[in-house]
Amino acid sequence: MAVARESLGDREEVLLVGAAAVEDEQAGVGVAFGVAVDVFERNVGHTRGWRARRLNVSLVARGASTPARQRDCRTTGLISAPTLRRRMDEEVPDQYDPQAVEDTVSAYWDDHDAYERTKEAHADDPPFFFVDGPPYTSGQMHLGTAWNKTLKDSVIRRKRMEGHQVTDRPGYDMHGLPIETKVEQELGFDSKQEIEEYGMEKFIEECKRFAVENRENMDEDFQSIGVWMDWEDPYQTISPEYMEAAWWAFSEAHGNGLVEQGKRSITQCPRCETAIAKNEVEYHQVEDPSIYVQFPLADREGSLVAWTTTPWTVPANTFVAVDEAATYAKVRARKGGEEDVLYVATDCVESVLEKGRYEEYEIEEELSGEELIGWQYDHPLAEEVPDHPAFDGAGEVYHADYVETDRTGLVHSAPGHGQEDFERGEELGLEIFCPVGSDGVYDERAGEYAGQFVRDANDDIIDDLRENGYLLAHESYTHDYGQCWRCDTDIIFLATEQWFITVTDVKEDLLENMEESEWHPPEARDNRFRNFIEDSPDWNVSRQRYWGIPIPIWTPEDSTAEETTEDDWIVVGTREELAERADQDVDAGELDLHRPTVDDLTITEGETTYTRVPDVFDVWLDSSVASWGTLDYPGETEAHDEFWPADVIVEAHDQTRGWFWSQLGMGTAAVDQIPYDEVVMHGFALDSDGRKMSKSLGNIVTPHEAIEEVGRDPLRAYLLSHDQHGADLRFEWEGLREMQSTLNILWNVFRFPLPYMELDGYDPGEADLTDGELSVVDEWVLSRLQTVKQETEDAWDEYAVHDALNVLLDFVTEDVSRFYVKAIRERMWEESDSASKRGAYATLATVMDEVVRLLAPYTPYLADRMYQTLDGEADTVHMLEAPTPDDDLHDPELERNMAVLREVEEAAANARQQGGRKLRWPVQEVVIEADDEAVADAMRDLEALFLERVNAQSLTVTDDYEELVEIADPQMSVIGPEFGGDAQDVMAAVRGEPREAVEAGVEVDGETVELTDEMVAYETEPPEHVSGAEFEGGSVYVNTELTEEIEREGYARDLIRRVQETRKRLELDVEEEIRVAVEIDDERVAGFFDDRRDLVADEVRAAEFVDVEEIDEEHGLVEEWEIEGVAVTIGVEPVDD
RNA sequence: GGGCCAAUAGCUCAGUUAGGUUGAGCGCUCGGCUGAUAACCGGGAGGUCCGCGGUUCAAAUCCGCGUUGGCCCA
Repeated sequence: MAVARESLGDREEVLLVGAAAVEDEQAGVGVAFGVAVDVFERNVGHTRGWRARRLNVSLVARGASTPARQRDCRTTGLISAPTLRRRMDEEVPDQYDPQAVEDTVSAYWDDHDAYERTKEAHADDPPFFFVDGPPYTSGQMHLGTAWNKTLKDSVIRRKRMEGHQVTDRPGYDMHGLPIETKVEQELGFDSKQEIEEYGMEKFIEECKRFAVENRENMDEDFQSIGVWMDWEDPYQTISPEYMEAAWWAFSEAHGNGLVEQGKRSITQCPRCETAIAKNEVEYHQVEDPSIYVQFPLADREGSLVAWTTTPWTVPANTFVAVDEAATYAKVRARKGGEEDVLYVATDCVESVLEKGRYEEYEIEEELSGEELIGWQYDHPLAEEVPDHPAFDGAGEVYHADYVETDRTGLVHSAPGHGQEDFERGEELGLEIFCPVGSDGVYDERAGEYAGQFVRDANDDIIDDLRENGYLLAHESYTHDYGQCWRCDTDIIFLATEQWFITVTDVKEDLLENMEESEWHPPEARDNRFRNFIEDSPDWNVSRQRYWGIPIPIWTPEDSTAEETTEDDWIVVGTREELAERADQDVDAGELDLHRPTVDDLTITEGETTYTRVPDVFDVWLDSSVASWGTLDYPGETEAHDEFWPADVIVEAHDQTRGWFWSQLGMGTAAVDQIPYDEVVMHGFALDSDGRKMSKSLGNIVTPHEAIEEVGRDPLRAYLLSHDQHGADLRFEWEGLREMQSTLNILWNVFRFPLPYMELDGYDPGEADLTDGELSVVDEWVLSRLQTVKQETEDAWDEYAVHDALNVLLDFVTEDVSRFYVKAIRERMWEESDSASKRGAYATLATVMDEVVRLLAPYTPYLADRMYQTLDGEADTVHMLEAPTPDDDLHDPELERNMAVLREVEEAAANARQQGGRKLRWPVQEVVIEADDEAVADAMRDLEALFLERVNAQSLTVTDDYEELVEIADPQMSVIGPEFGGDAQDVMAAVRGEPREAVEAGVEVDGETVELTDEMVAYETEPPEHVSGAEFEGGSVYVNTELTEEIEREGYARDLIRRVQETRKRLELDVEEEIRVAVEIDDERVAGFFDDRRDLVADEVRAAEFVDVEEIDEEHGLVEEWEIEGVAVTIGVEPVDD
């Protein structure tokens, strides 16, 4: 035997190298060589000093492959057994250290291609089509996106384990105005003009660079929380294949007659010079003018009064709206010697006249709104705006639903601007007049105001109205007004030429298709989603911008929108089609579909040359085609035919009106189908007060911070333990730490049996429940395991991911750690091989194996770490199948009985505490008074286990505990009047006496007093030395009276405990022998100890007992203790060899 | 301003589908255990079930009106 010693800084390793001859039962005699490595590791600065750990035994005893022979090897004292697979080549530390686990496992996954192996393992399974909702590439992962991707990852992992080939292509949304504005900021641009000057192509290149850089950062972010998706090949909305998917869908929608060009009032950002989506509008308080404008009546005296906060829309005034059902007043009013006749709603008369500072007024007449309809008026800016709407039907009063009788009851309506005005104007067949360009500047038709930015023209318009005598009042008004979310410019409403998918034409189909999807939670579909579909307007898909998918419409050159119809457009569906039809020489495979490349392509058919509409798609259209875009359809058809539609999509509730909607809209328009079968709709991550995380509130918690604090697995488990069906998550640091400590309990359960298994050469990966003896707790925990599997399976079926996790964690902490492990500890300590120990090993190994597999989708690092130590047969736990319930091991009755036992045990502990008897001291008897047979049966069945757990010598189960004593409680309200001056004495004589004594008659002043039933109430109490406690289903009574036998046992146990404590303080090895000195300051107790010396010696590995003086305090320790009030001195020192 | 959702112990959440004495975990506190030990177990305290009104023998639960917060839309 050779010994090598090597110093490694603050670590010192001692290598014991030896060889042992081992008999090979099957192949005759062989020789096994082995290496046992013990590492003595000095933890610098650690109070415990030197500490022995056993490391890396996997090299040991190669050739000694059966447990029996491994045991032989061990007994030679040279080498230990190679039982535990140590693929990760790491010891199992005392404390769960998430960072260490995650680093080890990450490296392991890389080295072993764990992800690829996992996918290969399920390559032939039935398909499961998951579609990733693409995050926008404008920033980094925040807590909400981390939650989203973690949930998706857990679903993907679980579906694989359930036996599916799961698509896992992540996606990114990479086009759109947000990126354009970021790039504009980088380049210091302020308008579209500057972009044109800089060059569209270069600008688009910059946008692409920006998007790709962000994507790469986000790739890393998502991988850093253990998301196993195909990061080598994400779908990107900027790829030609993906853009083609959008073209294809749009052309299908066109084929279905659902594409339309038309004027619509849209929300326009005058700076970005494009329409922006409603959900891109943010609202902030602004101060606007508030003016009351008079519209002079053409055929009668007086004027209509209307209120507006947008004077700049007055040039485009086309009609005035009233509520036909409301009542209006004709008011004659005077101020400064002048007289006006005004029409306003009756309800508004007072306030309007006050605003106009009229001195006096009278109501001359009341009319219904209906009577006003058809009245003509003159435009109040007729001179300033010569081209004002004066066509047939303009300058007239109409009814409109949007009128409310709050300001004046009449509404200035400009269909060229306001959305409601526009819709009503269309209905009325009025021409749409909008003298404003996309940059918010008036054009020639605005007359005097031409060339001014609309909001800047407000003052001039107000002045002109005043001069014309049509300004009744002018104030200011603070209200919420929309701004562009990227550049904060106030939006304006304009009627412009846009392209639409007319989803309103297929509303019924949308609703029907919606019904085909199953939502978690279901209410989200039936309330919020349905409402939105019912109210949704046509989808404006055009944007007058650069960084987007070009709209694939070619229209006849030099013709205006009014001159063409649907039949005159060419809508191109694929790159190939474009290559075929384009006038230019184009290679479909090489073609980048972005602007400006496609802008230059023309199509000539017959005599007509067609040019492309310069717009790009609304970025919401991009992601709406993700379900086939992710499969590269229509370029590739095979995957689409196999997978489509999506089995499930997973997003937060903001996507109800986002991606959940856009996919339904596009799916219905293009193929009349909803692109997904199931939806998991989760919530938002809020701060601990339930407020949204935002820069301005300074309450942002990043996933990175959380990982620094507790690690990735605890963060993931924390996020997934909360309701995943629509509810928001309040982020709490405390809760996060709690999750870490819960996982630490699991870690403790995991590592607890390892040293014993290792000593015994037991391989948990080969656990066999039929080898060894199963006790009732083994059977119970195995049955609980079946229940847990069933419950988690049911939860997963509903995507109740959180329920499955919580059921599992409860099982681990409540059942396995707090009950099962406690119950089997002593079996683990047995030194020799036994059927009972093997049964416990097999049970715990089975439980851990399945727990680890159930947990794998949630905490992938931790699960693989444990798997590799416990089994390690497969490359990774994630390629394995999810465990399923086994009816043979399921025993619901045993579970019920054990639940009773645990209730009773808890009550017994309570009773013990009341009786002042700690668990270490046995009790003579426990009596259970059961309310029903089920409880009694359960306790009789589990008697042995119960006695062991409550440390009792006997158990009695009864339905009536006769030893209870009834104690008298004198009723003074009755005794007082009856006995007068003697009442106090009677009370004293009665109080606390048992019923028999009272009923026999009590003695007061030498006389026997008879008491009636009314005078005394009785309470039952346990007899002396017995304390009771109740549980659901009965009461438990514990007799804590001492006997000599119990005292012997109790003192011995207390001594043992303290010696063990001392051993621990000395940091002695578990197997190290000691000398023990005990001095007891009480003869009787010393006698008890003498009777139990052998027991104590055995339990603490004492080689001999010595006097306290003989303990060498250099190596040993002498301390004073107190046991049940008796002073005891205990000394311990290791036996030197 | 409108639609949808939420509010229960100091904190995180069950319980609301079908009205019948509000529960758990964490934290606090007192105790126990001690070859899982920087772990673990038990007892206890702790509640205006957001507020007001209604239906009902009975409401955390059903209805109405509010308050606060979230998402979406104006």
